[in-house]
Amino acid sequence: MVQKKQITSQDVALRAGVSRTTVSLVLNNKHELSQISPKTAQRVFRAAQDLGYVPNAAAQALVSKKAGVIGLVLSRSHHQISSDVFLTQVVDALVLEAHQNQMRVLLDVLEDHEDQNSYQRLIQARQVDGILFSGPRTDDRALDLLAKTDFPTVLMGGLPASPFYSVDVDNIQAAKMATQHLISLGHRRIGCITNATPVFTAAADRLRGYHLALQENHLPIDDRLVRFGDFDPPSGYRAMQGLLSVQPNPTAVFIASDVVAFGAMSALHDAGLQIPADMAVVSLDDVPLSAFISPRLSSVHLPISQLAQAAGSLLIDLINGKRPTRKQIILDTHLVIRESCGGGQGRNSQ
Amino acid sequence: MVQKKQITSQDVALRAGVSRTTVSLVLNNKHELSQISPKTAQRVFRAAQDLGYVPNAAAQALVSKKAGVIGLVLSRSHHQISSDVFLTQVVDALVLEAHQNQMRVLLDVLEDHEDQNSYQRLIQARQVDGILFSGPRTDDRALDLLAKTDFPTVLMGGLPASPFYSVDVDNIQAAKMATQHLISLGHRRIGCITNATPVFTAAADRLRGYHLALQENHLPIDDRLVRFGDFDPPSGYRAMQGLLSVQPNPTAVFIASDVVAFGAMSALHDAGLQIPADMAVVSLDDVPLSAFISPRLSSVHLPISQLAQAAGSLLIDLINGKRPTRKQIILDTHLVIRESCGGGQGRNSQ
DNA sequence: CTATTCTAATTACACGTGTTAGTGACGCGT
DNA sequence: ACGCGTCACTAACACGTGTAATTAGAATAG
Repeated sequence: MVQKKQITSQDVALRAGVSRTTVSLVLNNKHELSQISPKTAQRVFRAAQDLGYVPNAAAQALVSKKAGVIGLVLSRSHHQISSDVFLTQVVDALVLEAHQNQMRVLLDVLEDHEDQNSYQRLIQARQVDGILFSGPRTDDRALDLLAKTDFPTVLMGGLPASPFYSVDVDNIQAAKMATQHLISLGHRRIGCITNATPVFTAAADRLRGYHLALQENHLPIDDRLVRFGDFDPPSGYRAMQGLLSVQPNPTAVFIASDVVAFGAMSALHDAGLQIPADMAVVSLDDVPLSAFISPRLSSVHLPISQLAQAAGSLLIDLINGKRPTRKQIILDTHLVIRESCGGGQGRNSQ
Repeated sequence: MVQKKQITSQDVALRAGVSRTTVSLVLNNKHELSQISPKTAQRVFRAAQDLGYVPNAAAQALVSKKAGVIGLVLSRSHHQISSDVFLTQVVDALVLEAHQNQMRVLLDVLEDHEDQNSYQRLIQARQVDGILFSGPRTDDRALDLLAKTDFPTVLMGGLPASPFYSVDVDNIQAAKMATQHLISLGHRRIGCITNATPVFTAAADRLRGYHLALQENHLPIDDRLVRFGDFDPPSGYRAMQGLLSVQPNPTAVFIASDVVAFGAMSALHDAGLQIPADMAVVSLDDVPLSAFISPRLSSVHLPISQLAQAAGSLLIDLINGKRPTRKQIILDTHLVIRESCGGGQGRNSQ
């Protein structure tokens, strides 16, 4: 652990034959506003270059009160996070956005059992300048406290009537669109498997969208045809088994998440049922893999990269003191029709 | 942006009626070694509690020369990262390990085009105490420089003959195991689709394992039966199309990555071929989803969570100044037999 | 009664940076 | 000669914390 001696701005100053202040001014490009001769500036640049000087992050953060770091907080349980197919895209988009503003991304996971002040620590220790909160739960008490401090915060996956800035899709509309597609194909008895328990806003909204589509088409609502998934394929498998135990079977099903749908499709396969002949399936999320399973999954596309990018951009604006008027950003979704609901030529079931 | 006034240790000291030093000693549990009366300690604890005091991270980092942060650096291109199914599990395991040592995780992505000193900045700015490097490439020059500074570094996915600590599986052995399975099922003409170009160590090793298995069984090596994938399903789709253009077709194929295999299986499906009847498929990685597609994918299981946990633990040891004797940790893999290679009862192809 | 040890704190410095206020030096008009 | 402004830079403080060195007081020993 023979750490190389840290190179300070003092070293650079010495080598350039100027004071430390001058070094700071030049390196932060304040030398044009201030009056520093081009010659001196060049000397400083050279010296810094030669010594490979990199300013100490902690010292900078301490004095400037900016950590230069944005926090990505995932509010998820263990099994939930490991089946999150979107994380990579979120991370990718966010890091890109951060880099463009000379910032870094700090990642934190909020387990169920862990105490809630985990991310409050992050904030109060001034370790991050802002927080991007993914997958907030309605029962998160700590968020209420956070709301009062007006710390730069953006939610991905909105919370209803919350005072936060948020970025999301219209989950109700998206679910309605998917269900409507099944109806227009002639299906009358349509099941639903949620992506999670309704504690999660997105899950409740998607279920609501399913209900609305049925109502608008004057179809009866049968609670036995609604099953609750839990983020991962196994939960979808079980939910579909439950659905198949209801007689008569539905002829189609809306599954509120691709990953859950994978499990459900596996259950259909094991039961010897054909998709879409025996059961049409439409889903929501449109994960990259969905185009590569058989049958190819029809799904409502969620623009996850754009969501993450918008969220990151919004958060950085907040950090820089801007106050965008629009508190909520809602991005569009669209249905991607593939094979799992039957041909576009229209199929008259029943 | 009316930021609440930062609560400093001075405030706590004032409220407890002691000096700032005493506060520091008590809160860092040095008050038993030092001589602080239990009464005073209690007063300090109370005061800190009441004020909701959280020490400033930057100040602590500055003086203690420990950032309390470990860096997870992903060396990947854009399209590669967004099809990385393992990231979630790595993140999950790493964050857990970090939390247990009161540390945080900072995430950085190294794009191809970006300049290499991106993570050198991280180090020299003392923003992280150690680095976990995932997916290092043999042509990364910056790593060579890093090797000389003996900065706490751990590689996930080893680099051959590198001076770094590393955590990995035996890719050669794993690929051999998968291929051997096909051979023992009676297959003689076996194709291979790699997970990536051989610039990546893991890809080269897996290809080598495939070759070794053929050699040991005195099977001929046909270069036309080897195709190169590129991390994502589309590349697998194309590779499989290429493979199917070779006459006679192979009766089985070893695909060096599940995600690539998904694309390849889709190509088989589109070509009207049955798995495993017309083509047996075995893969490597055993992503969680593999058990839920049809046919269920037989795959060599990669213990990714354990890898990440071991890597994190090793890195933290390094940060704490320990020098483990064993430079490389190799974890075991095992073949998970499902449906994609045909029944375990043995199938005599040809 | 004084010298020594022990207790329970505190004073003062260091960490590396950004920034405000200030300081000579110099030209220039009157 | 003198005031005035501009130029080019620097001295000094602030940020909030950890810790080595130090002190004041009390207890104990000789």
